[in-house]
Amino acid sequence: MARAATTLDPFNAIAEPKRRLVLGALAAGGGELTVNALTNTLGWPQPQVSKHLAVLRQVNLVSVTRRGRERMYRVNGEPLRSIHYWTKAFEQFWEHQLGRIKDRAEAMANHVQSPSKHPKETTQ
Amino acid sequence: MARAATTLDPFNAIAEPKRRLVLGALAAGGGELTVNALTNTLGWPQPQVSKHLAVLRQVNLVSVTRRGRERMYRVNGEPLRSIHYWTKAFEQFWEHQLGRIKDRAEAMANHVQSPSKHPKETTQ
DNA sequence: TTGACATATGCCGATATGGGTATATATTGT
DNA sequence: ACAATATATACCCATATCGGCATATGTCAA
Repeated sequence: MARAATTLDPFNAIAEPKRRLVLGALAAGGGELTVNALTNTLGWPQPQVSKHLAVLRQVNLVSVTRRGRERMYRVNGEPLRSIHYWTKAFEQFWEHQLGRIKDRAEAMANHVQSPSKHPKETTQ
Repeated sequence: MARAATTLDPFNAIAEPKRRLVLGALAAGGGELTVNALTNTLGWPQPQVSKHLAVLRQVNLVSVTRRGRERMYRVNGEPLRSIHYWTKAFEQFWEHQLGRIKDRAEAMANHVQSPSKHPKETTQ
C-alpha cells in the first residue's frame, strides 16, 4: 500500500504546497475565482490548475458553479475548520513548551483515549 | 515528480492519518511516551511506529531523549501552531457557510453576475 | 561474555502522486 | 456550421510513500 489517497481527507489535500497556494489565491481573489483567473494569477499550466482544483473539489475544500463556459471556484472553509480544531488540541504543546505539559495532557487524556500509564520522570 | 517529500513540512507529515494518531497518543500519554508504550498503545508493529516517528522527528513535530535503551518521544507543538494559523486565515470562509453548499453557490452566482440555468455539475 | 530487550534501519513490492502534453467536452460568437 | 474560448481528462513517466520482514545497533542484566 502506498500513501492513502489524497482525495480522502482535507489533511492530505492541503499537504500539497501548490494546493495551499490555490486556496490562498482563491481567498485573495475574494473567495471565488475562475480557472482562467487562477491560471493567470498562479502562472501555472491550465491542466495543472484544473487537476489541483479537482482534488480540492473531492475533499470539499472548494465548490464550483458553472457560468457559461467558465467555472467559478469558491473556497469552502468547513474542512479547514476541522483541521483548525485538530491543531488547536495541541495548543498546550506550543504555549508552555517546557512546563506543565503533563498536567494539561491529563485533561486531554480524558478527551481522547486511555493512555498507557507509565509514569516516568520528566526527562532532562 | 511525485509528491514533495513528506519530510519537508509539517503539513505533509500530518497528512498521514497514522501520524496523527501517533501525535494523539503522545498527547494523551502525557506529552511524552516511549516507543514501546506507543507500540502497545497503538497496536502496530514496532518498525512502523519507529518509521512514523522518524518522519515526525524530521519535521520537528516530536523530539527525542535517550534514556538507557529507551527513547522518550515528546510532542513539539510549534509546527502545529503554524498550521493552526494558516487555517485560521480561512476562518471567514467557514463562519458564514452553514447552509447547503450548492444553494449558497447558486445564490452567490446570481448575486455576482449573470446566473446560469444549467447547474448540471456542481460540487463533485 | 552472553543474552534479552529497545529501537532504528535497510530492502522490497505495490501503488498513488504530480507534472507534461495532447486531446476531449462544452459553450459562445460569427 | 465553424472557429474560438474555457475547462476537464487521459495517458505516460519518474519518483516517493507505506507496509512488511529481516536485521543492525545499542544497552542493561546475569
